[in-house]
Amino acid sequence: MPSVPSDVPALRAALLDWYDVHARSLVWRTPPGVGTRPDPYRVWLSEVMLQQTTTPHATPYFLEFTRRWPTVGDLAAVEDGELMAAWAGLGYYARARNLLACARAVASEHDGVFPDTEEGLLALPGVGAYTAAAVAAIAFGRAANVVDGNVERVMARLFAVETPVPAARPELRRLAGSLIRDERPGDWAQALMDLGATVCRPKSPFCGDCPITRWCAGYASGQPERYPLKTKKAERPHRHGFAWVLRDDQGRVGLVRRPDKGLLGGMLGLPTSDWSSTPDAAPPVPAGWREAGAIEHVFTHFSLTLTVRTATGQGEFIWTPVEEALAGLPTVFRKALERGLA
DNA sequence: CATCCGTGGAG
DNA sequence: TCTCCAAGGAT
Repeated sequence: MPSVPSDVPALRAALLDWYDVHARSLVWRTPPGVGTRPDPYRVWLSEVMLQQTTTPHATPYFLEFTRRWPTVGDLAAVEDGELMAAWAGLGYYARARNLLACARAVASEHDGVFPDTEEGLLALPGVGAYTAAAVAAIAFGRAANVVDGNVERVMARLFAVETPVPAARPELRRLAGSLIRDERPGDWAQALMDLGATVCRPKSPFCGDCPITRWCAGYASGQPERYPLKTKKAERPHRHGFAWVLRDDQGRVGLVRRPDKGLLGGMLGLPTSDWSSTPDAAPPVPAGWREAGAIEHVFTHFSLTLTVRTATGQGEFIWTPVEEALAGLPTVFRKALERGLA
């Protein structure tokens, strides 16, 4: 069982000093050390967008969202379909539904003011342990234990944890908690995450640039990149199905609203067959359907071949201008629609 | 604790 | 081409 170094204050000072110089400049961030705290709305929005999402991918969405909806009250007033279309392409669409539910809860049940405690934040839709701690620390200066994938990796290396993830998660959380102090909680959390993102990277870490190697058991072992150990993950199955691109004579395409639960929940989509290896499937309406090729797409837990068929016709669909559809569809349907138009 | 839930970039 | 995986949450 790894033990915490006796001079935690020196370790903390070394990392915070490093952060003062090397903090990444991100659009939702305020500079380190400054007394002024960032707007909780912007912190929350950025944290939700960054869940399992890279900084470059989330950045343009954050800029667009804050431009269109500068306050949580503005966001709460948005219509569901408009919000889902704005989120299109960012993935994990349950986040968008929860984002709206959360904004509406804050607006109606908290007078438009975010709760300033972890407990209060945790009760909000789409806010889990990580996001609650991050908002509490960064926006409200609470000494919360902010543990994301970066922090887990840094702790696994710092303490040379031999237990593989996910089993090691409770221990990694405990180790991270042992380094928490009342001083600069938001900067501490972001310093750990910046270190993990830019220096203590998953592959080929830059230990030569790291401010805390003198305390790092992984560095001392000579193989820091070995941590965190991982259990092998199951392989991804392959599925295939059909997507139908039905157009009218006004440049519109027939779409459907997907159910809130499940894959791509709440998003607009093309009419499709089910995706369980159907040899063939009946189209949504009779028409002169033509083959338009196929597209490949990879989801988190399966890959998909979607055969595209096109026709002109009518029916009970959400008829949407093609340009609007291309902008508001999840990527798999955008690719299928582009195939159908080609 | 396991599974489900997207996407795109890096190596 | 292929594997990994990024500021996770809900069930």
